[in-house]
Amino acid sequence: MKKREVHASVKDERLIEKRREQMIKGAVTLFKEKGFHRTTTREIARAAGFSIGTLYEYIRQKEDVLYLVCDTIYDQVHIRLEQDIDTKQGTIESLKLAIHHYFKVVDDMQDEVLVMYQEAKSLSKDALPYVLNKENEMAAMFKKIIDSCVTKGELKLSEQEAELISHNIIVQGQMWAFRRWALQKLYTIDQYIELQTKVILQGVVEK
Amino acid sequence: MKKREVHASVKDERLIEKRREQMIKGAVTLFKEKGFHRTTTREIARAAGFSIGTLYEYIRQKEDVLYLVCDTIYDQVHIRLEQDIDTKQGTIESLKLAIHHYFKVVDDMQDEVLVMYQEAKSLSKDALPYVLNKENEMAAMFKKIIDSCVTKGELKLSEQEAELISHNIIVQGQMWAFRRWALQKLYTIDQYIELQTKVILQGVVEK
Amino acid sequence: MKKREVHASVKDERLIEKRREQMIKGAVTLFKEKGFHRTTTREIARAAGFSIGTLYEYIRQKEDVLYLVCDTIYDQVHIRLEQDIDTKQGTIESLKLAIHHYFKVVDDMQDEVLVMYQEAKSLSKDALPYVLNKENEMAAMFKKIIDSCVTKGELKLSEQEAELISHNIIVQGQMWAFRRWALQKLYTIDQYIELQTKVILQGVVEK
Amino acid sequence: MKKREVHASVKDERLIEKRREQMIKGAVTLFKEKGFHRTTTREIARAAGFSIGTLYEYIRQKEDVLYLVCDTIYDQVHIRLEQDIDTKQGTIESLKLAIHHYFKVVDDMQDEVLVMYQEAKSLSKDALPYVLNKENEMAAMFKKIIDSCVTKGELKLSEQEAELISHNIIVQGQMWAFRRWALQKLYTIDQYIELQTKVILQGVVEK
DNA sequence: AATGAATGAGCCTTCATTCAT
DNA sequence: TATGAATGAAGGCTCATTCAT
Repeated sequence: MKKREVHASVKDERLIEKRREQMIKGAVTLFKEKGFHRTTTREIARAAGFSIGTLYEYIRQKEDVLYLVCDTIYDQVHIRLEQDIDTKQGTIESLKLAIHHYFKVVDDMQDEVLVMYQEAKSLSKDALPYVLNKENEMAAMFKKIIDSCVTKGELKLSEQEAELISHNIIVQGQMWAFRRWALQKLYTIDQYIELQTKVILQGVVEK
Repeated sequence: MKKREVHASVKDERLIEKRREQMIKGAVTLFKEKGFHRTTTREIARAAGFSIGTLYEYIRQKEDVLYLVCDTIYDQVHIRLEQDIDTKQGTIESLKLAIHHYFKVVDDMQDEVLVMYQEAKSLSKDALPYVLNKENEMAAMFKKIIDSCVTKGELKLSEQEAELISHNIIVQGQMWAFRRWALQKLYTIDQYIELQTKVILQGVVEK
Repeated sequence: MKKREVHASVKDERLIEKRREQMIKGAVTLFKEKGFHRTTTREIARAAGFSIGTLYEYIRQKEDVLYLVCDTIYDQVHIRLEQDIDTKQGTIESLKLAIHHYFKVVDDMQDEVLVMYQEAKSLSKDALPYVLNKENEMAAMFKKIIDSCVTKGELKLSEQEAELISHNIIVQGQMWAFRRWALQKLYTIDQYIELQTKVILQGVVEK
Repeated sequence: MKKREVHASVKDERLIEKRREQMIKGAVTLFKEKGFHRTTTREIARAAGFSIGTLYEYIRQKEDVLYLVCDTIYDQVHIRLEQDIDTKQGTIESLKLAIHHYFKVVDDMQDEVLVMYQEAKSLSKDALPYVLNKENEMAAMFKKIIDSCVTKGELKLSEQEAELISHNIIVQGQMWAFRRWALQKLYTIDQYIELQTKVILQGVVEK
């Protein structure tokens, strides 16, 4: 799926990147605090360190900020996972590692994950599919790892089960952020990872 | 936790109940369609079948509608579960049945669950804890069932694991609603229930 | 000037009088506290001890309440002055006594005077002249007393001066209410009466 | 007493001054015609020559307009008096002149004085003391003049009498505006000044 | 006569967006 | 490129008034 372009009046690509970075950073903080709808464009501009006029040189509408935020967060998660995860190895150990890495990324980017989680639905009918696609890609990544394990005979799972477990892993990661009010009272991130990993793999691992 | 009272100017309790029902029904449809923030109070009134003035005879602020919606949805889920679920039996079968019932309720009330899921965060600092508490209660319900199973020796789980699995069950039910765009293409609700049940219980059941 | 009629749906004249009395009493308190515009009809009804529906059985519009309040206050002041004041005696002593009585009435009815003073301007173009006329009548009363004194040779004043002093007396009475924040810190009502009387009469009294 | 700041979103101080001037001018006309409460913010904006959005760039709430109006009127009266009045000379002539100037200012600014007189009470508990203080300052000005005369032996008055007469002068000036419906039929401003001056000073001037 | 639920015009205020400088 | 003053549509909410019971 092609990246949605967000229109900018300014030509200098370097500048665009820089300004958008400022913008997104400020926006994440604000969205986390008050949500997308309760945040004003002026606040975003101020948090980004420039004027409302300048903000609109780099976006067309307020919603573009939300899109950029969501897009960036996914990209960051993706990048961090791609660096560390080997989808083709096909060992239980590599799956465990992947889960571990993913959960750690969620923990590191809690605010961002939460924002994306809670605000993505405010995206227009136009931008939403693009973001949902990213979600799918992430599940697909775990699906690939699991498939490798199944192929290698390390796991015994039907196609449908494999698919389901991929989604479960993604959601159980996000859970750490969006149910923090309950979970983070009960476990440290490491305990959470250990327990979830155990629960996920118990019974499906070929002895 | 005591129920938060939403102020009404009208005195007739019967009427209040009736009007609020209309209100909530209309609001759920609208919130699902456009979210809480994009829905106007006028739209809520119209959808409920009365004027804006009348709406405000039954609430104090727009947020009250959201609170009533969330509160009602939880109550409905609760009521339906309480009817069908036996928390003290302590058999694997009763746990399976509980999961089955809960997932079915989520399936029946998809729109409501989705709305609550996506909009609850817009509740004020005042009302949010009350709603989160309801979430906790639901997890606690499954925790109780699992504990019964552990006591009876049907399941082999540490305290922490039992807690985690309760949360997983709750979230995996909600997933059916909030990841419908992915899951409902892959499975029917019955398949989903069967697979999740298998995945949840695999390995933890004492043979 | 003929009394403006305020329409009532109810026929029983006794009841009308009783209900309006309740209404006015409540309204004065409220108007004093928050002014006419910030007071709602519901509040007036509640303060009067009946429902909003009943209120509208005895008036046609909110403004009628204000009119009734103003009208009543003037009537009360008038009645109290008429009892005690002799306009034809023509002695300095009787003028002093009249001033004394008037100022005492203002002191007794401070809240009412204040309300009338501050809110009368909110009367419609229709009702205002009627109230202004009452003001004029009060000034005319003092004018008559002063004229008697002039005729008897007790005071030495031109027509224009007599007229002016009448108005001054009226306003200096009202001052006690509407500048209470300053005057009532400086004087007791008796001191105020004594001083104003002295200041008013000094130099105009024929030795 | 420090000047209450009215918040403006616009930064250019010059512009603020200009816009507020427009705003106040329009508001005075409207308030005089229909009172503060019956005037809408849209009307104020239109009368000022800009949009409702712009109006709110220069104030925070409707009440701010009223405050600015009152504040400005007092300032204008003050400025005009300070130019022309000498509080330390201590002659009867200087007192007469001061009265003359003050009454003339009231005559010139009738609409403004009336508005302030009738609407000031609608100010919030927060702003009211500030305005009352201005009233006090004006009375204090006349008090100073009178004290100078007493010191020089031109007037024979007790402290309390001096205080009272100051207040009388202030109110008798305002009377010209708020009892215009009666007084301006009877006298020209010059007659009014002459007569009031005579009445005020008669008997208190040391022969 | 009394009640109070229903109505909707209209108010104050916010805020995304534009555009002249 | 950057700024920020100007705009006005639109939203939340109030409250005088009506009318069926």
